[in-house]
Amino acid sequence: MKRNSRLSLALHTLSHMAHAPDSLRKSADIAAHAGTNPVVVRRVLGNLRQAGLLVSEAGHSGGWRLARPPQEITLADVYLALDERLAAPQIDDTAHGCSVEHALYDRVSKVMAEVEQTLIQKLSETTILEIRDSAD
Amino acid sequence: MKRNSRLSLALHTLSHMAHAPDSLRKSADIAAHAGTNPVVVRRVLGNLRQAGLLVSEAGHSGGWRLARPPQEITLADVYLALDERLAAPQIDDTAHGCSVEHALYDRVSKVMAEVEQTLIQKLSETTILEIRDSAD
DNA sequence: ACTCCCGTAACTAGAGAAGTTACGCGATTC
DNA sequence: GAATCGCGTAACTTCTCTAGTTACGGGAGT
Repeated sequence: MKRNSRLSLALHTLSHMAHAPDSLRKSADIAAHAGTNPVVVRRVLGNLRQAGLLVSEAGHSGGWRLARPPQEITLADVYLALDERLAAPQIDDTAHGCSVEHALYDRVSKVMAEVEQTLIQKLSETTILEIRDSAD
Repeated sequence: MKRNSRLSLALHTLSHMAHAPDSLRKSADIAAHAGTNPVVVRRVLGNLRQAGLLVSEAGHSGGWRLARPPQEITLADVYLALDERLAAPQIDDTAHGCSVEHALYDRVSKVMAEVEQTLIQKLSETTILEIRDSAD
């Protein structure tokens, strides 16, 4: 039970899918490999589906599949799909009109926004295909 | 009860101290201003003391004071003093010898380390004196 | 001596995330 | 067309982390 395991799970799963982009995978199998629960997998992969990275098929012999070629999916796509902003603005609700608080918030928010952009930029330089290849 | 309020508290308090670097402040007063508890204040400021940013004096009429001039204390100093690495390596203990897991970890760790350095660099460009001045 | 404030330990409380159970829906399979 | 199987989701539980709280010892002024 660890924080940010959602991103780990998502990246891990997609990187594996890059091996055989056309095969369907069941949430139960993915969960077993990742050491977690099928419902957790469906929750996380559901976000990736909304972002257009994955498609899921219902019914007998359903499952998950990449929505586009693995060389067109970057780590940044996955990060953004999960909507976990690393550089949250750290807003303080106890800002009782304190001018120092506002000055700090302005400055730190600006720095965080820049850092967030740096992170996304760096993550966008690697595709899940490259992760797959470097693992072989 | 919010995550990372420690950094907010630390920055807020030090920025206020930049107004009058020589006056002693009691943890109870600081806590009242920040809307928290004296013990919490002592815990957080204790980290800053260990990092050499603050000194505390015990006994009657004791309290807290900046250890050096406010123009020599940057936001990065405060961030580092609290030892809250924003870009934690996201290690996954369920790495059961999966090569994809390792490849991912290597790549993401590298990116995170670079982002962490970017953050520290940007934070080091602002001193608490500048925060104080921009608040006036 | 008395008082005040820091330093710390120990405990409580609450939020947040993952894990779990349960069930409906749709599609495939027979 | 009935059974099966997998996704989609809701509701609940469990675990962990952090802040908040209480309590008390020790040192430094008054």
